[in-house]
Amino acid sequence: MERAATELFAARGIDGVSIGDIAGAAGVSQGALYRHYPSKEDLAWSLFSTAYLRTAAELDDIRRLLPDFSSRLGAMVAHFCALYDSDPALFRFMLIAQHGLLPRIGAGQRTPVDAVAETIEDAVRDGAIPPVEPLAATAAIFGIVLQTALFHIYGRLPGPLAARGPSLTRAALAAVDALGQGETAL
Amino acid sequence: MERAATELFAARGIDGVSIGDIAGAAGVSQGALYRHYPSKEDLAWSLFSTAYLRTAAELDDIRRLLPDFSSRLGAMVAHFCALYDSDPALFRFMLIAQHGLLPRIGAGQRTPVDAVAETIEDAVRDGAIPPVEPLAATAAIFGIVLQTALFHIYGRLPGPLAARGPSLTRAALAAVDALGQGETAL
Amino acid sequence: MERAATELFAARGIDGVSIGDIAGAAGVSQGALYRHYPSKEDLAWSLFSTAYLRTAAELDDIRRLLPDFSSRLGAMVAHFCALYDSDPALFRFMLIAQHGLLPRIGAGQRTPVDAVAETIEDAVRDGAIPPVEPLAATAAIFGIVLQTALFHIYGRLPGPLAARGPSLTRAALAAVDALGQGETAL
Amino acid sequence: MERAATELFAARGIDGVSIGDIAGAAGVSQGALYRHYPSKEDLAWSLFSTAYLRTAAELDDIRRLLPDFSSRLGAMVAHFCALYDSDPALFRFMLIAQHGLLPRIGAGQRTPVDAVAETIEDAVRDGAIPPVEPLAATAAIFGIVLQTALFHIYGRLPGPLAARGPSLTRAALAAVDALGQGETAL
DNA sequence: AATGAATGAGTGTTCATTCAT
DNA sequence: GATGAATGAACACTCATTCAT
Repeated sequence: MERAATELFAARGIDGVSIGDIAGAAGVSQGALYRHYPSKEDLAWSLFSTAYLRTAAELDDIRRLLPDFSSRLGAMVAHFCALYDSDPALFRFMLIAQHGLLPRIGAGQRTPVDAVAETIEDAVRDGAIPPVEPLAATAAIFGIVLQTALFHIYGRLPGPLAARGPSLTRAALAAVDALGQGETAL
Repeated sequence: MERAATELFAARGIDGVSIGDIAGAAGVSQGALYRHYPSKEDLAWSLFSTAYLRTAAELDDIRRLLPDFSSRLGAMVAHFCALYDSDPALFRFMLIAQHGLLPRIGAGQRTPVDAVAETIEDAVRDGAIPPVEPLAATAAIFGIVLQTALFHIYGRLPGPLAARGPSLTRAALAAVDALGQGETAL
Repeated sequence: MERAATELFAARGIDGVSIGDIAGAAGVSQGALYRHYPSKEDLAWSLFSTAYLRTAAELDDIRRLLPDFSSRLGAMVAHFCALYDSDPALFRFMLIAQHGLLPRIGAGQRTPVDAVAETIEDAVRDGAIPPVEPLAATAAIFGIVLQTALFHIYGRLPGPLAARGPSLTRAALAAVDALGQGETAL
Repeated sequence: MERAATELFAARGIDGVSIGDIAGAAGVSQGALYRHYPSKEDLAWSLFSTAYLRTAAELDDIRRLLPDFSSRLGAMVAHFCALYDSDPALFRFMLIAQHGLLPRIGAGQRTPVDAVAETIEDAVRDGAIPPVEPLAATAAIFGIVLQTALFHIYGRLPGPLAARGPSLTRAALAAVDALGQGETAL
């Protein structure tokens, strides 16, 4: 059921999918869906927030377990690539759903953005990278990875994303470094 | 009317806005909308494709008018920043609408992606940057710029985006370079 | 279970209460309700007709046991007051449910209306009251008592209804008498 | 449309009637109903409160225009009889709907109960009737009239209700008087 | 050209009822 | 006997679209 919903949402957007579509694809009745989720909106929110918050926790694990910035960044980028390769539908759903659902993430919740931004702060503090606005660097990192995934979704880039992990990591490192170069100049 | 539609679409998504909402915000009757656009979908498509194709033409202009890669890239990044600053609603609408409407762009149409990708190809051919998969580099560039805009939309980054133009350009250059470093290693 | 159903029906009307509400309030499963009543409608009907027919029997008892009209009427009014005071929810349920369920009372069934109407006929025959249309007098008696109960339900009248028994009896007697005065004039 | 809704509500209760039923009976589409009333509940409430508040105003007119208690009471009773005879469906709807909708009447709104209760207060003040709890007397008056109407609805009383106006007025007067006799005894 | 009332298909949701466990 | 998951037929309501005026 969650699988059917994720794939339909990824393909046609949340509003483009009816409860009947999901029920049909999952092979259950419409009413049965309401035993598990009190509304369609709750279903979408549950799918989104579960994956979003789990990803945040996994990035935090990486930050906790690995010692230096470049290994952390490499592991984080590789993690996103693996997520994409293992479940492109979920990944696409996340990219689509964020526009409507991100604002609903509570202020106190820990997000992937927090995990990466704090990893940047660590690196600046340790001198691994020049001083940089953490969220600006975070945006660059996310942008490089997610836009590459998006190009893959649209068929503009071939092959598994994991194969691109090392080069994406290098690009992210270089971008963050370059952002820092500018900031020092100030 | 186009203004009202753009802002509502940007705020609530295409499916989250009814014809009545747009008519009300534009101060016209619902029926009047159908004199200009045969359907809601056509209205959204018209707004999207107009801006999308115009942006492609503007990027092509930059490529035609400027001689070398780094000035071209700087102008392109600055152009996106200016687009965002001058009309954040339209920018947000583009980011949202692409998931549903991009596939409708005909194969023969010229897109911003084409313009940037060919600018990359030029640079590789001229030796300005190491050999790199053009679409991979394009993804990195778009990612850095668009994700930064997205962070700005969500209130995570302050100030006009134009002020970030130079640093985004540096980051994009560095990222593209780094992608190339990897590719040479192959 | 009957208790839970009665109170919910009284508070929100039969259609305003779901089987799930009743099951939840009674602390049993929904399915368990169907072991006792074949349908929600049967449950409501059972609650209603049981109380309705029992009241008819009790009024018949009063008529059988007491000798004269004024003592019978006093006892009947007092009986309604006691019913109300002892179980306002059931009383309210009866008032609400009659609109939908009264027509289902079979023609042969003995109702509270029959009991009071025949008491009126007795009184006319005995000369205790002037000739009067029995059902018109019955309507007046029921109206005085039930509307007073309704005002109590809506919080417009304080105190136990039983305290009002004597005055309601006097009012009912006077009303019946007055109806008869008119009829004689014919 | 209002006619169709009133008659269906009177016959089957508000919850027993679907929007489709009303639309079908009125010969319009379901959607068209929503141009006039924002919800089914609003439709029912509008029908109820309009008639309820108009009746209150008409009773207030009677109180204002007629000088003494017995003429006022006679006119009020006759007014109810005329209402019933002219539109039994509306009358029945009012009797049914009050259980769910009366609590929604705002505390500041003027109701038929207010009009009658103040007429009673006038009469007590003028010495036209013995001292009596105004709302208790009001309950008796409403009960006599409304229950008679109800018996008529159920087919237990024949003829137009207007023909019963004088006898109902006598009964109401006598009941109020009798209630007062009791109160003096206190 | 513009209006706004009307349409009717479609949506999310509820709920009485059934039935395998 | 009791449970609670599942069903499927409603239901209230929305909305893109049409069209007479």
